[in-house]
Amino acid sequence: MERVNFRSIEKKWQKKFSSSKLTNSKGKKFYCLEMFPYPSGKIHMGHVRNYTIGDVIARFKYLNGYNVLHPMGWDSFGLPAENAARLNNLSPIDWTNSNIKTMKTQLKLLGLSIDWDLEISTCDEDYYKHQQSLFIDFYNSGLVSRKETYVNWDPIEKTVLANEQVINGRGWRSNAVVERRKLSQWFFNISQFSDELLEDLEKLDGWPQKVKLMQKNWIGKSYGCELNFKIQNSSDQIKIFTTRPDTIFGATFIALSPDHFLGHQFKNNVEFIKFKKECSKTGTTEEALANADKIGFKTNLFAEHPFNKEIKIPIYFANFVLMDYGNGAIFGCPAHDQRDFDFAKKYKLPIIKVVSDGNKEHDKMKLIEAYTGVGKMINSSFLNGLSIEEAKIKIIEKVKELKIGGKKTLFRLKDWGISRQRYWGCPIPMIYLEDGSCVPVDKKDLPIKLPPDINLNSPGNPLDHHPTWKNTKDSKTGKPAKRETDTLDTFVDSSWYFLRFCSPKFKKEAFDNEKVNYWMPVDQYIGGIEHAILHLLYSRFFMRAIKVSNTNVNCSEPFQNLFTQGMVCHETYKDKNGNWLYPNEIKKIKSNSAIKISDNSKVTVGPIESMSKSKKNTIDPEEMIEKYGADSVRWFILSDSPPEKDIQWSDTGVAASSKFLQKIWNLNQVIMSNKSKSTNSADEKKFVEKIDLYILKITELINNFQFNVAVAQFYEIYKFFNNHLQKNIRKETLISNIEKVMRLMIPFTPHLANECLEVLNSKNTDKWPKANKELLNNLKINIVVQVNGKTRDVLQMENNTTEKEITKTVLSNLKTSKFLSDKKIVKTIFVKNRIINYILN
RNA sequence: GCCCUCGUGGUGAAAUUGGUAGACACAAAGGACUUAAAAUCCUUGCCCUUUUGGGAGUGCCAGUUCGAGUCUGGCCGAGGGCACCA
Repeated sequence: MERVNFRSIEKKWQKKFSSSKLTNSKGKKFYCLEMFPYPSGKIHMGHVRNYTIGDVIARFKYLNGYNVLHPMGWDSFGLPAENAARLNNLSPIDWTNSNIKTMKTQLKLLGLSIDWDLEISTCDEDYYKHQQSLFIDFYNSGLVSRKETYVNWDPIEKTVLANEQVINGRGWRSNAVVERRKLSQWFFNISQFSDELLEDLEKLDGWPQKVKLMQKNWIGKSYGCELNFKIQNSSDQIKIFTTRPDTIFGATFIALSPDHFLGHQFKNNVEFIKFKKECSKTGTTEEALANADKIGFKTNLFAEHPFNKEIKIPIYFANFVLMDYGNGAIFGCPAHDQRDFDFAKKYKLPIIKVVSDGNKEHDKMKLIEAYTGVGKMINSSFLNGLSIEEAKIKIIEKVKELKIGGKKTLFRLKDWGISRQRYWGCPIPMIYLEDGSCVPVDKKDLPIKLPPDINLNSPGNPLDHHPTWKNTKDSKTGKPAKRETDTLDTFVDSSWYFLRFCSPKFKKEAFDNEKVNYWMPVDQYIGGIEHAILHLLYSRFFMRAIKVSNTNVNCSEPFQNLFTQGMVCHETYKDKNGNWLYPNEIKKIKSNSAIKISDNSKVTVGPIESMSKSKKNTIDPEEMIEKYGADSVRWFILSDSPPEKDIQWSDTGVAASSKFLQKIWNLNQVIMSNKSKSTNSADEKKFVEKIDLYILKITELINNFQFNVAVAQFYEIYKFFNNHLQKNIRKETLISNIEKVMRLMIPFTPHLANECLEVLNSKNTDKWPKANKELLNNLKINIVVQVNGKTRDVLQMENNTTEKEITKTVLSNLKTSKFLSDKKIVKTIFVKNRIINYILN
């Protein structure tokens, strides 16, 4: 039999795919989008998985009559281009574009149904011009602000570092100790939408619960009480926020953030300056903060207890109080908050219990840690005896009466800092005038282009160092002005690309409203879980921000359905010197031992981890496609593991996939060369019914993203066909049914399926097969027969067989009757078309 | 520390959503074909029984139910998110 040459049929079909679109002009729209890649150089298995899943959905929807939008583009601004440029003495744009070229060719090898006419790249002027325009719209709508904020400052590179660039408190490249430094930065006022972003999560039925929960926690809404403490012998007040106002009588100190305005009073105090310096040494990373020791600075100030003027509360500055949450001030109740407890221990402050767990003995004992559980109030004046919840309500009432505060809702979500001191990003379209004011660039002057001649080798902000770039003129007055030299965070680029895809060539504006209103929201978005919070939240913000200035846009949630796929993993290998080895440098001996090919030395087989360049446990998709064909790679990556879970790459697995696809090809050949047989209509009817069942099942499985189970159905179908080749089934019937099966395979293995369909002379290569549902109503049904809950037999019965008839059969059947004879049936449980259960004593 | 998710053969997993546990695949062992190998195909997979068959069994312990992988409570373990957020 002729073996199929996957490589040659794939080439043939890829040519056709590249010019065909998934357009059904009469169909309902379906926007299928996968997270677009960063053009890092070559595609990796993670891309293969992401885009294969997307392709299955896009093709499946198209075959079912939908009008499908399936675009692809490049998230092409970002730091790696600058680093690569610096290392290889290239320009970032050349490096980026050459990577795009390579990766595009590679993606095409996968046989994806992408409409490349819609391709966009965020580093193109055609793209970032519109981004600058959107920025100006946001600015004019009051959604942009300029604020001072703390950043990770690398004193050698003279630049701001992202949190992930700070390793153990040091700059990742310079190795300098990173400082906390205050810098004026641009912000998108995402916190204006905190409540909306939180509440609308509930409408997102098509999102994984996990992602919604992560966003919810990130937004972090909390209810509490704001209240003012009067400072003794001063007109100043301290406004604090607390979620535990009930513990007010346990307050033994007040702690202020080192950046609190009261600090001005101590600006000449040597000890305070020293303390502040100590605090600024800790970076801004979560890790650094969490591991930091609690330190404080005791002032000579005291606050009055709001409910008992006799009580004087000492005021401290403390490093664990954050300036950008609440008001940068807290009252410390050491007995019922662990941080306050730690602080009180260190500075020997009193610890007063105000919540009792109900055990009188405990009330007298010294605490060894803060008690944060439930209980009744004690030592709390008018609150005594109340529960925590009752006490909270009462205190808030009192605070309102005294006009010193009230109920308050707070969000953890902070505004989105978008300034980056980088070259390879979208320039922020703002200019500084001679009078010191800052205004947006006139829209007709857009795009503000990046200068091609840039020196990336000196530290600091490259655009700022450019000899001429920042010099410009105010278009209104003609007076000289200076450009903003910061560029935008690359998360901005990916916060609206899905809108651009609706009209990627539209010149006038960022997008054509009509097109956006037709295609948006994205019906299925597919990508990695690592973007669960930031990218998705920012995109949700963008959609809302756009609606503020563009009232013609209807959509406010960009992604109707979200699917987050798992990672691709592989074993790791180390040689005898502890160096990582690539899988193709080793030879497996057994499942847990291997040798290095070059010198036969022993290799340590390590744990299975997600593929990463640093651990060298990567498999090159192009090599795999070369060896096994794209369909085999696609087939393998969809088999075995559910798509939301991590998958383990295995050589034997992909080889087996390839063999199976070869068998499918062979099956088609055998059927075509089959000799027609006389029919047995009963056999044939059963055969067709079974195929119809498979059509229904596979359809449902794809709708549920259970691709691994769908793949298993095809293995069964293959066996099923093989078993029926020798039976009395006409050749036409075999052909018409294998044709249906090949149509079912199009989304999974588009090249092979189309090739087979061509051989079968199919006229329906753009339609999903239909199952005859009426036939299925007459199918025989498996009835499980149980005695005392134990399965004793499975009967094949007609649809809707009655309990009486089944019992008759059961009693006449030796296999089951032996369990029932001479015994009294106490009770019978009967579920139609499912089960019958006889209960004996 | 707080929050969430998940524990099923040697492995990846499936299970009509409370109704035949282990579909399908990988790996392993045995066999068929072959002079041989490769390729291909078949069988097996816990315990008792020669077979027919019977029994146990979805991390552990209890509960609800005619019936629990699935529901409830507790424990143990793994993974993830957040984290001086007051």
